[in-house]
Amino acid sequence: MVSIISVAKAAGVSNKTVSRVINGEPHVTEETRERVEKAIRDLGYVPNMAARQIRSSRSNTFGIITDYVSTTPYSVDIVRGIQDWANANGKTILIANTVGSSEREAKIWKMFQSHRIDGVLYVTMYRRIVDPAAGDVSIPTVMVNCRPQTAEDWPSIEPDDFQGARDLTRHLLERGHRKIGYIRLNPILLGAELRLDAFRQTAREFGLADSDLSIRLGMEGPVGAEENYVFAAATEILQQRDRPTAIMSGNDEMAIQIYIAAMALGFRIPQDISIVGFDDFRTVSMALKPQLTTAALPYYDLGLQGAEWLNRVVAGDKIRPSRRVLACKLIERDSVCSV
Amino acid sequence: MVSIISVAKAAGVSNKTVSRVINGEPHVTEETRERVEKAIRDLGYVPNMAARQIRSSRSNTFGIITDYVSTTPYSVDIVRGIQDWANANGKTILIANTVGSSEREAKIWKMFQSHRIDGVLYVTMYRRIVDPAAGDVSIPTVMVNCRPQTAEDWPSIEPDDFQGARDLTRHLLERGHRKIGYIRLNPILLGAELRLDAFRQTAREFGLADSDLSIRLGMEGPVGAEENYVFAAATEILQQRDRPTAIMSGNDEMAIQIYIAAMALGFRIPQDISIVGFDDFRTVSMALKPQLTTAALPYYDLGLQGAEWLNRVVAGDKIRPSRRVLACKLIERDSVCSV
DNA sequence: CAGTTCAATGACAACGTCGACAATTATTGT
DNA sequence: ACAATAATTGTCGACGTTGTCATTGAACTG
Repeated sequence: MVSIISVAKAAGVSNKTVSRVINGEPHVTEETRERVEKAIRDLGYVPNMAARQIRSSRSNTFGIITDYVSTTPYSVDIVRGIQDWANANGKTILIANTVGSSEREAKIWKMFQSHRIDGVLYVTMYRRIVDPAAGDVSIPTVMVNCRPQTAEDWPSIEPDDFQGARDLTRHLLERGHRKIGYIRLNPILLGAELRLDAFRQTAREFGLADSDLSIRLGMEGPVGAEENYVFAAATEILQQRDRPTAIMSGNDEMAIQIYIAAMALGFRIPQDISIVGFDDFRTVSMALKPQLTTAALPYYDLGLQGAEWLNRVVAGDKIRPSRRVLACKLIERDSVCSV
Repeated sequence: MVSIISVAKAAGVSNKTVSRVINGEPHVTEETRERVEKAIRDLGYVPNMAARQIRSSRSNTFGIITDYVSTTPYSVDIVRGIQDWANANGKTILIANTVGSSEREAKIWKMFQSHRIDGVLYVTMYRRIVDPAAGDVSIPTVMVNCRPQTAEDWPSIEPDDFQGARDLTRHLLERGHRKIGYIRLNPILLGAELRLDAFRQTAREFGLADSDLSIRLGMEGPVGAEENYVFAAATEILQQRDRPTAIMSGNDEMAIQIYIAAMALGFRIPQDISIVGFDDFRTVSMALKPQLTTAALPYYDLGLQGAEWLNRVVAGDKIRPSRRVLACKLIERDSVCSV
């Protein structure tokens, strides 16, 4: 393999001078620099990261540890955000999935250590309170889309489910809806409670009574093997005598079944029934007809800002661990109309 | 950082002996081995991959280079398959996305080289004929979900779109459907033509005339900004006097709109109209009601086998570049009935 | 013009690991 | 008991880089 030494020989300079050129250090004549650069090009030399790392004991690598994220369609955008940041800042990214196994997680931390990772982004697919097995290790860590048991442990960055659900609810209320159905997310997901709370609270603020709200459970059970009641729940809600004029869905995916339930009963969307989702999982929200009004989870920015934050922590910025929250933007499409 | 030397000191042996223990080499007394292992545990020593790599000039790392894969919900399973294989075989994975930019792609190859990657898995999101800018580099490469311009360049592994579409068509024909609609995938995708050809050919084999087939374009235009005609096409097909009893969808996502179009016209699925998808994109195929019968793209296995194959190439197995094809399994759910 | 400063370059060591080989000790055969 | 053999352990150098310090020579100061 062509090394810095071969380049030095070819350019007739010392290896240190080549090193200076590569790293853009000063104290190199323009003429020497050009000679070296030519040699680099001619030989196709590319610096060896491993050697660099060993010398500087900095790997310039971040690790992403996830439960299912990169294996799941939903939140790949988090990973994309991280990758984009890393790419723009000359960092390398190592990704590994625990698949929920803590044995596997321990192995991953070992692997990260053996690569002398500078920092870790701990990402979960479903927003949750987690307790990374990182205990025994002290690699700087930022939690993305989840939150540590005790707020002091690590910095965390999450979507603002509450605000998203509030905005969505307001959106409906401001358009005159006074009877609203709500089909709940699987309660084991942290976002589920937040979204429901926001819905309830906002409805109350607008003077709605509890009896104006038809709240039903849409799913429950362990992730990946949940019971699905969405279709039945939507059908039931829509058949009530004094039926709601709008239904909020726990997420976009569940909205598919609400659409189908509504249509099976002969309702037109949105004329007869308005529907809103959550997540802006575009494969669904844009494939539905009419396209779904929803709140966009800021996944990409979660990743981007998480990486940036981690970088600051790694660089030694003494930021005390804190929770940061990113807004969910309301995406107005065609599934809501005024009454 | 704790190195092999600190361990050696702690255990009262030479660093070479520690190295032997770490790598499970013979010629170490059981007693010494234990002493060393204790020291390793006490000090929390983890071998330094970078050092290992410069010593052995083998990085044990594979690179994944993709267009949009890891940024897109569809084919993350490919990545998961690769990761699982890598994990089981002690390899490290580096992922990078070109996002379609060839400038970016060039940078990625450089990055891979600087990490002294052993081999590259070239993965595309949409099956296509590609021509990696790898030309100037000679890193062993296996193409996954795509195919090189000239078959001799690199080995490739792809899903068998033709077989999948054939099986799906047969499934309908065997259930007595004699008038079938087909809503086409965006023609810029390689799979589009294969699937359509299989549909046409199989229908002909069963004695159907061209007039029994209602073939419509569902989407066209550049990926990410395509025109969507699915709903209109489905509506039109279903309003024909002698309408089809079944519709094949270019993929699962498009099937959403077919469902909605059918329901809007008052058809029940599958009693009045059978529908099949393609891909088995479970977020959609299982969320639909009734659940969608479809053909599963073997993404996970594509990744797994691609990685395994690459490993053999890297190890020096003189396999001449060839195309390998993996079957798409028919997934029978509830959206089809006999007529 | 002597003395000082500074830019350009190089020599060398060290990072952590492991392969080649040497040295030491234990075991075996006669 | 003594050489021959085998098992165990150690020494040293090299991988590719860059940090530290040294050297050279030219430009500047007064």
